[in-house]
Amino acid sequence: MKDIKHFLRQNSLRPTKQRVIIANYLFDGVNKHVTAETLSNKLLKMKAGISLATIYNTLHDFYEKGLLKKLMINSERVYFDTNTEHHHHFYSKKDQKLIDINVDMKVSGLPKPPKNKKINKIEVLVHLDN
Amino acid sequence: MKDIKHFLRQNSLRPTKQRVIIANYLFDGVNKHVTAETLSNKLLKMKAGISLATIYNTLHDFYEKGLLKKLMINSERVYFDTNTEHHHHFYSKKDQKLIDINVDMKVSGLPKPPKNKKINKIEVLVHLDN
DNA sequence: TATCAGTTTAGAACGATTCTAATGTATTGA
DNA sequence: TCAATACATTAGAATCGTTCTAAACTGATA
Repeated sequence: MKDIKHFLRQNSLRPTKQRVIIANYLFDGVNKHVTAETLSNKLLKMKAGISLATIYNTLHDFYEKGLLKKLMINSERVYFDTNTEHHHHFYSKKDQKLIDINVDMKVSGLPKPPKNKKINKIEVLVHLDN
Repeated sequence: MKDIKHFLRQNSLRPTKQRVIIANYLFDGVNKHVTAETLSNKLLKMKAGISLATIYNTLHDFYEKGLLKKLMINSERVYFDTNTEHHHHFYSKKDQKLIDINVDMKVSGLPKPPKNKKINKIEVLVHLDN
């Protein structure tokens, strides 16, 4: 709690009740992939009465401060990842679940980027069958 | 025209006026990335009065028949790719533009997939800076 | 502790997409 | 060829994730 408030302040975020609850959940040491919906469900179970608007605001605020990564997994909703290190994912469409790939992978055979463009990062998504 | 009608029939799609126009544009030999919106704009310029509903229906029908690939690029809209071969992409967020990577790339260092899961396909997205 | 900038909220608005149900059209088979 | 019918198209309504609005609230500051 104390440290979460610190943590929020360090990131220029006012440690409001709602942000503290959400940050405590998201940054508990276990990496997570959440959407506004899954986070809302989790918070409902915790009986934290936090409005959807605040959930969206907070995810966005945390993202702006670099505390969350935005993932482009599907076109139906936005996924946020508490693991902000560069890493890759397994994705099971069937389970609608993402799994971190934390080992180093190398991509070889990459062509030159188009004129005047620079490669920012390489993202590998490994689709699972079942 | 004749061949497009054939092509549609071969894929169990009734060659209606609208489908012929859209297929002629999409499958003209040049690979394309389209969204319902970009396709609609293109059709407007061609003065083809095709309703948005039909554009969505047609993209979906073509996708169902395997004539288009769905891309998961961002969460704001759905991208369809006329290149249905397995390939990768450069993506410029700034330009909202995708560029095919048609050379063979290899990903090494991939960990084993989770228990009981099989790798379906590996997708590499190379983000460009500018 | 009063002030005030920043935050939360319910509900409205928005934008991409899907649905509905009425109208239109390609196919079929007599 | 033409009628019947199964499939397509369409405008507009509905849906759903997300963002916006503007009023009420609260943490920080002096």
